[in-house]
Amino acid sequence: MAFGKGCHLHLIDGSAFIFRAYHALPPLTRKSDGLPIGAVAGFCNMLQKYVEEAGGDDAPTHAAVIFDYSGKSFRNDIYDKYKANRPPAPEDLVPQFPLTRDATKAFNVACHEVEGYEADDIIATLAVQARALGGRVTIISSDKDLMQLVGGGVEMLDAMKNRRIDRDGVIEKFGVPPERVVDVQALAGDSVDNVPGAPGIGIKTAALLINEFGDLDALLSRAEEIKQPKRRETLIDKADQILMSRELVQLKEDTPLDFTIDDLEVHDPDPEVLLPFLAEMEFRTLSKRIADKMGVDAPIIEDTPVATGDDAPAPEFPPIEPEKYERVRDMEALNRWIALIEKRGYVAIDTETTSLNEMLAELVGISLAVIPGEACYIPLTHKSGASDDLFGSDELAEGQLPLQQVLDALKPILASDAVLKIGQNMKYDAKIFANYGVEVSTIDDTMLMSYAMFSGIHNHGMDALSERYLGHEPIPIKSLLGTGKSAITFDRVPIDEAVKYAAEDADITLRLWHLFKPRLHRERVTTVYETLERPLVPVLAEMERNGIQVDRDTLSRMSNAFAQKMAALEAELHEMAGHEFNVQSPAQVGQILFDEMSLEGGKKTKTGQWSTPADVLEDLATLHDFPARILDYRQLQKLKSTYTDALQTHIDPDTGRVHTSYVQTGANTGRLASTDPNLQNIPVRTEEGRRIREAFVAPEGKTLISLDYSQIELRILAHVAGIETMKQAFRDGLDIHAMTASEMFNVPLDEMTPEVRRRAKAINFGVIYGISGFGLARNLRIPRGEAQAFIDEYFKRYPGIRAYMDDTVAYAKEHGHVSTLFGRKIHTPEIGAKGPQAGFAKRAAINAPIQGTAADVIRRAMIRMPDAIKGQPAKMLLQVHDELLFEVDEDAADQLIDIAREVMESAAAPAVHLDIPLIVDAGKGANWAEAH
DNA sequence: AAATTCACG
DNA sequence: GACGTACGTGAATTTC
Repeated sequence: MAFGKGCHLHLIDGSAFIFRAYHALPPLTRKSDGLPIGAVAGFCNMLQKYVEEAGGDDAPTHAAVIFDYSGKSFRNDIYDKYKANRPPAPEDLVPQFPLTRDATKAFNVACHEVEGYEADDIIATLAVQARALGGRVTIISSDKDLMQLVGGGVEMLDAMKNRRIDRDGVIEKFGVPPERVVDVQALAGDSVDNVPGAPGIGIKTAALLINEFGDLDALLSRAEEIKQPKRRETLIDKADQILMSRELVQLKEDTPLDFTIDDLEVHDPDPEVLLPFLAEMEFRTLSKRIADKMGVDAPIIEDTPVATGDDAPAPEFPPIEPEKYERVRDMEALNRWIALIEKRGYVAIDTETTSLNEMLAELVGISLAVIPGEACYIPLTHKSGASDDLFGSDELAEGQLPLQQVLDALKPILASDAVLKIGQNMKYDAKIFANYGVEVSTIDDTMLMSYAMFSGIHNHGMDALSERYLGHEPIPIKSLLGTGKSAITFDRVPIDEAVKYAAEDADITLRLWHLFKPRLHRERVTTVYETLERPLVPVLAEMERNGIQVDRDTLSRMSNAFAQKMAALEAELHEMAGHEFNVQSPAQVGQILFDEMSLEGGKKTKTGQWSTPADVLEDLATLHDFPARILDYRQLQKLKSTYTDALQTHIDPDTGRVHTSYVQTGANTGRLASTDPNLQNIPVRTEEGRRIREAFVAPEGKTLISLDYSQIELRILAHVAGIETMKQAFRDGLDIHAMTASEMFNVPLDEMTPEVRRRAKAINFGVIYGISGFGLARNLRIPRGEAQAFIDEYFKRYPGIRAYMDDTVAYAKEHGHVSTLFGRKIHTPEIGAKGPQAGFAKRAAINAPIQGTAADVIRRAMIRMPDAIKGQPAKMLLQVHDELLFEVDEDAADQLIDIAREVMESAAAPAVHLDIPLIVDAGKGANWAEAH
């Protein structure tokens, strides 16, 4: 088919794909010979995903992957330093460049490069040709240099963010339409590509000038008219340099091509070509997935034994075939399964229920798997009648074993230490069984294995793990339950459908376990999994089931009081504005502040709205009452909606208590997350907010105990960075912030002022986060230079800190991860990124070992706690990162404090010896406000 | 569903 | 003088 009207050309920026793939994946090597293939693997995955998703209405009729020609381009003739400061490609990436070309051809996608030109020039030439022929073009890239091509049927697609960039998108980025982009780039230059541009002029200023004068030529010829003397001089003096820069950024639209657009027509991949290539690369998962999609047999990839010998071969699994799973209808079948499980000693298990909230959930069915490909589902309480019948019958469907009979039969297995129960998020299933009085002992959890091995690389949900490691997309739960208001509960799902879905989950979990279990050792995280993850599951399950008593009346009274104050404030604010408006809308508040009242200092968000966060309003509050009242209103609104109102809805009707849910894989660093509701962010910093904690109470005769680690992160920093003065201060029990202030500002401790101490405290905290002059300046509201001077002084006083930071970043770059003192690995795939992400990645890498070590410490304390307080009339209720909250009989409170404090303070030992003491502060009271 | 804001350590 | 910044979370609300 000749390219023309109605055709759609996709142009993929090959280099972008390669680099993205290289940085996204760990440095994989081909097993048989050690050839680095991580980038090729990622490239193939992205290409496969692209081929899959490119279908539908918007499917391309023509497509090509365009590569840069390695070596110099015509731009080096214009300017010899063009791209001269680019570092060479990483050593292990170089051999992968030709392989990515091979991969593209193997997928039967056109693949082109032209000597002496860059990929962008070829893309530009093809885009212009395609546009002239009346077709549409999508450029798959996020490179801003390509934005000059947008418009007239040409769009860009940022595949990472899945965002289309059209003419408006370009204007948002450059402040000018696509046809003026080169003018702006010529002025602004590009430090990455070494395009000089006009010194002192960035994109913002450039756009301003171009918009004022129309285009670059007009600007240069009328440069005399520019008011700012510096700018005027630059533009006059550097005119030649600017024109040359334009030549550098202007893409060639007449690149000589030895092919035509018609040659780029889309073809399906040929399995005879693609699969052998994937086999040669030894991509097991991918070739399997693609073979499945194509309906052919996956190639057999021989396992090559590796010299080290600890690299167990990946197990071979039969295909996943949901229609083959068994439905258990009678005791004979169930007993057969039980016998098989006892013989094997392990079983993958999954429960289906009526709710994600374990406290309310009722058991609907249980699935089991012992051998990959063989799984069963035991339906228990499915209702009869069609699932689409709104008034579906409440009678039980036929052919189900009685719930209690099944539980009784499974109980010995579930409670037996001799049978390992394997689950994905077993805490959920264990809590469900606990609701029926059935204890689940000895578990393994594939979600936690993934977390221990891959934290920071990807998420750990079953669907994602299945796709990634088994190349299989599980049946979506939504396909059974639907979404939104019309969603049904699992007991209304027809049993035949439920069998496929539920048994598949158990089968997948079992397969993941077979893959992950041996790999834990290879990834050197067996100890992390065994000591910090697995034993925490029953502890968290118990805490969640304990819940904490919350007094509804207290919350309700507070809500009413807040509502009254808010109504009064709202009227006052409308009065001040001179008209009614939605006080809760940042957009409208911003408009009033910065447009109507013309206050200074406003910034826009990336969507072009005025930004009105609290720190901005706080600055404005010194000038005007309006922002001050907005702040008041917002605080009340937050307290009411998120806390006093919402918490009431979370009080369990049966227990009268609030049961949060902890997500063990919630934070990459090892911290927990708390959801539904989040009880880790109950207000405490303001007096008004802190009163909400008065609603968290101990029942009659009991008292709440709060124990929290004092300065744990700073102590860990002092330890890992080896700051002797700081460590000594902690040993001596000094005020650490005052001590820092004294060292830095040469003020004796007895002359310390609160202000000086406050600054030192901000720096101490800042260091933990990977401090910057900008961040500290904003926090302390001091000039940036002053903040930078403080930081410089700090580093001078504590050179170990700078060394720690540099070493940590270097380690992350070399290994792709950082570690806590207890061996937890936090992967840092973005550490090699360019641009602003680089800063984020570095700070995250600096912070992760500190935050993560503190998280590991409290986990160890929590894991030991149940044994330590056994026999005490006490329950552990909540964890808030460095705090544990208990409920205990009043007369046993002091004893509990002694026991729990000892466990917490000694939690690092014996695995790690810290050079500083861990100190725990304790409090008790009738409610959380008093105890804290 | 994304963006904005704000609660906590 | 251009760029973008403290680290880690979850939830409610508005806006698209």
